[in-house]
Amino acid sequence: MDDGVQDPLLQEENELLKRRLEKLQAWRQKGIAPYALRFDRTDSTARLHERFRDLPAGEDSGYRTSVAGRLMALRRHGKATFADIMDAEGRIQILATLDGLGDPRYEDFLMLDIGDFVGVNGVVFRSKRGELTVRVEQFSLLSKSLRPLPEKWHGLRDVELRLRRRYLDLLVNPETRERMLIRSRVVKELRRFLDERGFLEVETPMLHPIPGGAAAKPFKTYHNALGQELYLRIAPELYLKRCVVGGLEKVYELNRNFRNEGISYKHNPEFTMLEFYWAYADYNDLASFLEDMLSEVILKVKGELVFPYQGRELDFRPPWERVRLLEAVSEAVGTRLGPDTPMEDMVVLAERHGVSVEKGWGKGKVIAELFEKLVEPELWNPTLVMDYPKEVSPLAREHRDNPFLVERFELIAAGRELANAFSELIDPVDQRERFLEQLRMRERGDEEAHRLDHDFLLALEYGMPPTGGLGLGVDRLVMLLTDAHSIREVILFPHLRPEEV
RNA sequence: GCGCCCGUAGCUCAAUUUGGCAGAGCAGGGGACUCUUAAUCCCAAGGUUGAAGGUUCGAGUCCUUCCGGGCGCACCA
Repeated sequence: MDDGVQDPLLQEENELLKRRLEKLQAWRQKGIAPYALRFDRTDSTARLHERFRDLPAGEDSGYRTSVAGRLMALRRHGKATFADIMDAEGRIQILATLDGLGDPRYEDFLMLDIGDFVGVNGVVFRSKRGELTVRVEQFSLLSKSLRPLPEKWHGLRDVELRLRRRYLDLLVNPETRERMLIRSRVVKELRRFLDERGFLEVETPMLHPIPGGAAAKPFKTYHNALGQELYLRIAPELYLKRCVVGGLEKVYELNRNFRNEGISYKHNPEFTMLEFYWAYADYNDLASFLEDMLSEVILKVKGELVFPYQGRELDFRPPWERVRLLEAVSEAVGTRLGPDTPMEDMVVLAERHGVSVEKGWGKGKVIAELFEKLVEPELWNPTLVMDYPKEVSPLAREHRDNPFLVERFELIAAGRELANAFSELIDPVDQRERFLEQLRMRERGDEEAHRLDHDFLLALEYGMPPTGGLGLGVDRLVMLLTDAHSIREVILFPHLRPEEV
């Protein structure tokens, strides 16, 4: 070991690590491979608990099982040792005794550390104290653990450690595991709902030459061979619409979007969106579809539509409340607002409510800002906010009754946006004009204004059927269903700054 | 990006108010113990107090800068 190349693990001072490395060697010296290839299990821990639920205390089942898992606790009593092993579904107690294992093997058993993976064969019984237990007749070390697990009683509390070493968080904090299971079920149920209704899941590019479909700052990257700048997508919208042009009448994509913006309890740089497009439907169809979809998914996942979130009750029972954005904002400011309201009045009103109007903003933008500032945070139970200003919705179709507005709604719950939907703008001439307007906003310095996408316009020019499209923030939905305050709690590996200095 | 708060043993926390020997539980080591389950009992060990600098006879504690995190605001979904 003094020839220059040294195992960095051995360099570490930590006493606990050293001891375990020594044990690793001791296993090898005994001729036991500390990292096994495989193990035949007959049962999971949950299956055993289920099967022997009624076995009385002190009784032997006569059933010989083989289970495997991670050693989570050790209670040594001299010539008998209790231990708990944990698998994906739960834990079970095992009992190793000198009588049962014989002299050298019992000594081996005592060499196990908490954290090691073991496979165990033996008969299932219920202990005098009523704990279902496997009496160890044979065991194998399946994988040696070299580092101590977090504290058995308090678990891992430190938020930074929980996020940086999420595997430990998952191991010792059942709430974390439960959140991730719920997330998985939500995603599965969303897909199932759409699949059952004839929607086709598609995968569109993550690398976009022109980032489009949303107002957001993109991440920039570079393709070496092509010498081309590319952007991580901020939304799949424009590609999904191309699919509809191509005759895929019902499509969806459930995957990541990337936005180069601030990180907060509601924002991660990469987040999961469901977007679907439905030919021949308008935003009214989407609103009832969304009600059906979410109430079914929530019911399947949580078993109820009324549940607590951050100490308050959330009621997702349909029909959800519907308000018109103009009316909600008008009520909030105490003055009837609309396209006829003079801009000067609107500026005064906005400033009075803490919204500073920037150059280039039109009436629609001011109203949208007022909504976000005054109304959105106050909406607790799910509310469909209908009819947004055209100015802030360059991809949505003009409202059938009001040219100042578009046929767009957002679903707001717990004071935040959950979903955004509209009757899609399918008129290529109108779309081109809207893009040009966005371009003028970009030139005035609005970094988040949409960019002109000629290829997308080309697709529209071939003809796109009337279509309704909807985007749903999956992370945010999961936050509500898992009572998570922060988006980081529902993302396995949220973005953190690098640890090393 | 700005403001406030936090960082002590592998983990969970004391000691910071008012500067005066850095302590416990769990985990780990040695010993006792064949139905325990946060096992119990005895013994010993474990620290660059996030990093660097400063004030002071003396700094975990006070000051400055930096790193990381949390919360709030701003931006956004």
